[in-house]
Amino acid sequence: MEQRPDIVAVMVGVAVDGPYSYRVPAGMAVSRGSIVSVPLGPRLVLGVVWGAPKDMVAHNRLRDIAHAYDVPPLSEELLKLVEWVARYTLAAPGQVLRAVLRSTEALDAPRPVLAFRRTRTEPDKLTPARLRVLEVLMDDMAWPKAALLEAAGVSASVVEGLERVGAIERLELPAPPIVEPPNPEAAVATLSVGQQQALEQILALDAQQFGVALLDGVTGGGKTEVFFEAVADTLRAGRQALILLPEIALTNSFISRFTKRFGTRPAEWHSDMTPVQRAKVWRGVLDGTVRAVVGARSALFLPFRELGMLVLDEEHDGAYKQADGITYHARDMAVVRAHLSNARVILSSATPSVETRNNANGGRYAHVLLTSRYAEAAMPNITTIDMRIDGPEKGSWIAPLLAREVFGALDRGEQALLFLNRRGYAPLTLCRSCGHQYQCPDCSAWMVEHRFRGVLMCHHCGHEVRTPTVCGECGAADALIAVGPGIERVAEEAAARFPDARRVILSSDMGSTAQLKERLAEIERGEFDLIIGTQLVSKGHHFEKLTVVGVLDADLGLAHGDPRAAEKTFQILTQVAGRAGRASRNGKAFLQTYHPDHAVMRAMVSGDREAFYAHELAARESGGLPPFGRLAALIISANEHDVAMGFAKKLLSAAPMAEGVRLFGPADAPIAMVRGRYRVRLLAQSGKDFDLSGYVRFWLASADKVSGNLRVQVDIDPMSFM
DNA sequence: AGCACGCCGACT
DNA sequence: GTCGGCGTGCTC
Repeated sequence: MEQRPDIVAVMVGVAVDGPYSYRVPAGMAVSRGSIVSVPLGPRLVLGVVWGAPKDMVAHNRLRDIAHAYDVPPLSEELLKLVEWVARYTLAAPGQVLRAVLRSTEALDAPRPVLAFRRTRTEPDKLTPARLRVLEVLMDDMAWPKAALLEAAGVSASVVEGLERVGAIERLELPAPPIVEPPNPEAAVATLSVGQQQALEQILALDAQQFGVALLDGVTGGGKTEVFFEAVADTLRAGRQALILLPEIALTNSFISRFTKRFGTRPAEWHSDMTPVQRAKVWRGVLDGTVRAVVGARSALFLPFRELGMLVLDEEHDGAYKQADGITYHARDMAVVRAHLSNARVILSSATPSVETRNNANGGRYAHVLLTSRYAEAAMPNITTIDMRIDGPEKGSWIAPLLAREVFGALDRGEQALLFLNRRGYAPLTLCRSCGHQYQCPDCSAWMVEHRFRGVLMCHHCGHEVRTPTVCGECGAADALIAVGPGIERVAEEAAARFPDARRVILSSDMGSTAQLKERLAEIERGEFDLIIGTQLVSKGHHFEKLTVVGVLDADLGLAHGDPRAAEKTFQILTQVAGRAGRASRNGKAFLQTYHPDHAVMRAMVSGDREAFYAHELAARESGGLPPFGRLAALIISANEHDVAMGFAKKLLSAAPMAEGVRLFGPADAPIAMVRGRYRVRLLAQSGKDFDLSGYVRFWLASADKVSGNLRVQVDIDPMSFM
């Protein structure tokens, strides 16, 4: 009797609603989690066997699974994570799956290494080159071909000749692992009393259970040593560890610290890697040969099968929010993954996010305070400069008091930093004659002058024009003026005021990653006296001689009507100010502000960060904002403003009624047009215990279908309102 | 995500 | 008259 072929549901790596059904051909064995390739329309796509088919599909439409890869199946927890992220972010599960199945190279058997070994046969003819090869092979070991050629100093033909006469034989060695396993005992750190106490609090979390610790302590206070020991504990327990960094490209020093601690380089995962490196790491993570990964947020979707520890360094950092493709926050998804894996999480920061602080306050996360005897010395003395009274003269951006302090530092042979978080020379160019303002043709944003490169540039779409010499509107010559400062303009003023200082300007658009790394290293070596930089200089670098920091526009982050504006400003000001006064010198930081009475500025000056968190948490609670409520943003975009606005209004009127849900909008987004598309926003706010994702999904399903060039993007937990 | 199908503008 | 633009819809 003929047996009915097995039918399974396969999640394909394509943005479709759910899994499709496929036949399992005779002789093929698959189970939930198996990675397969299936025919979809005219081509083959990667997919994962999801389980039993849910719906009935007409038999004549079913197709066979084309190929089942010979790799371990994805773990149950990873499949659950894909479903969870899809449900939460409103992305198609297949689209989330694509974040897991990033390359096909990783799925084919790793290429064995061709090697050679001596035989007992002696060659009848011995040349000097042949002799060198045989000498290398005297140890009777199998030598990989490349290493053999190198050691003997011969070309491939010599080796091939020896093989032909039977003096050596070829064999295939298994591909070597991408990295050696980290050794938790390689260089166990000697911890300070405070660090030891912090570690003990973290290790009090059950190693086989879900648990989260907030590791809270000043930058440079020794958090890294603590979480390395926690990672070692996880490795000893035979489980894998993942350390996420917000921006891995510039963090050489972290890799070398890991290497020192664990005796070998960690496997890395970030966008700068070659596809082959990526494939090896992916494969190693899946088959368990890779035990620890240091990576960017996308490493969260690596196919760990024994994940026991996730560390998020600088957990408050905005880089953890992904906005292209699927919109997710790596911190929140890390906690979800850890929950599914019964793993521990360490969230590490000197300025924890308000969400995380709230979880720690409520006891859901262990609050591990790392106090050190350096802690007091680590934060500089902070002063505000009231721009309304003591601001700089017209046409200048550095206040007199700040200039005096910079001189002081230079005189003492110390370093000073001028910080402005704005790239380019000037944010606005206008014509004095006719009032014309240079705007991006495709975005509702000003063109930012980059004098160094001689262009006006839109920071939203990258559009560039050569800096004009006559007004494009009225034709007036010598009438264009630059309005407001960017970092290049500050550098110009610094050059005029501090001509004898060795100056360096640092901004993300001022060179390749390698060049920027080199600049940072030069600063660390003390080769510059005056650093003029954007956000780039605020992260993770130790400038020992730096004692004076000037923030030229401390209010910059407060400008937008953004629920996280105060928090983000507090975090960046703390980070930048913290650059001053390491290594027991008396550091000073100056904040140029128009709002010296703002809660953020007051907390900075008093050094009372608890006051800031208390104030911010109270404000969020009274507004029903995260973490006391939920937000979801709907961004409706179209080629014409009226189309986007019209659809948004229809969408709003079609919104289902639900207890406790408040809707706002539609309103033009702060940057109303980007890349020629008009953007209109709707905002949904709900209580904390309400399934806002589910509500928005139901809402969109019951509303009119989007057609034409209309697009609706959903951003759950939006971080900014841009 | 691709890829084909289909309906309107400017070319050999 | 056709080539080709990209909007629309489908893929087990």
